[in-house]
Amino acid sequence: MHESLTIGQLSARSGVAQSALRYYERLGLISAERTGGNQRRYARTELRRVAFVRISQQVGISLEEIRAALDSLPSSRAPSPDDWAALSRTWRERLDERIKLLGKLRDDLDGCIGCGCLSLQRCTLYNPGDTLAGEGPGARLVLPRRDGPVTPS
Amino acid sequence: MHESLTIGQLSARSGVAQSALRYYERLGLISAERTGGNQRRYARTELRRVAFVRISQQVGISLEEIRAALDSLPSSRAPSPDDWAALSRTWRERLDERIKLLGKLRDDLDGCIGCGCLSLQRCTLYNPGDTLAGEGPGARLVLPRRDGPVTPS
DNA sequence: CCTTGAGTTGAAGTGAACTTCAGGTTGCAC
DNA sequence: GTGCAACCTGAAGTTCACTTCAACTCAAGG
Repeated sequence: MHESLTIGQLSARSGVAQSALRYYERLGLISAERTGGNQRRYARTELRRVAFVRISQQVGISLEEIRAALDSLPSSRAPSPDDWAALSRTWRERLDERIKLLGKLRDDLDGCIGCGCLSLQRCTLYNPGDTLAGEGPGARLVLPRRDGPVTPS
Repeated sequence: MHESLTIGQLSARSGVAQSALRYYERLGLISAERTGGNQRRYARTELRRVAFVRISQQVGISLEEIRAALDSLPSSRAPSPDDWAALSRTWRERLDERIKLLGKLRDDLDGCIGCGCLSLQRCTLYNPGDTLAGEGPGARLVLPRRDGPVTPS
């Protein structure tokens, strides 16, 4: 019980639904050993991976990008705190960019509230050019969906 | 040519694809008169509505919520700048909240980079409780998708 | 009149991130 | 050894915000 976690335990501890965990596994974000009876047993280090995934999602990173980032972790040795720190640092920039963008939006919105214009031409508000374009459809919200540690059924 | 806009013109001026404009109409976000030959003719005021929609999306509001907001505009008289300003102000709070949340995420991320922990238990980072929970699946990214004034075909 | 570009429709497809479901298997406590 | 919660799988469904498609009509210039 100290060695590894069942999917139910990992779900409870991480607050991520079991179905999501299986989904993450299919995408190669996390992995698990199997028991003789084919049930998943997660190493405790997977908790950290799940945490990283959820945090990254809040930064606005897609699962595919997260997978790529996680792939850059050393696979030979167990990732050290420094490895995680380095990985997290790469999101820092994205987060800053996003915050700056929203700040600009707020300022512009204030300006527009002042004049009530909402003019597409004059406002810097509506300027599709300089956004860090989230490619294609399906880029996701910064906020996590609320699903909690549901153990359905 | 000064009275009303065709869908092509509205698309060009707003930077929103024609298909999206028709979609918005189905959702009740915008509306149009029709010519004898059943073609849409948009009043110039629709430009402002489209602007409001896109700006609101950047704030992270769903189309359904935007529709509800637009429905609160006076339908008898033409919406005044003040009406638009009031409407925009309601998003201000959301935007602030979102910015604050991301700021917190950044600070926490810095803290975690420091210690490399990414601990679900200790970090304030991973705290599903206090988010302004984007209900259900499908809440969307703050960033607009880049589609530009495409006039396909 | 004819062509051509712009417009129309409803239905179906897309992509991300999941969830749900049906039907079956495991693990553990009693 | 039996009962039952917890687990397994693949396939299909869901939501949002669109886009794409096919098949058609309209408007305007030559």
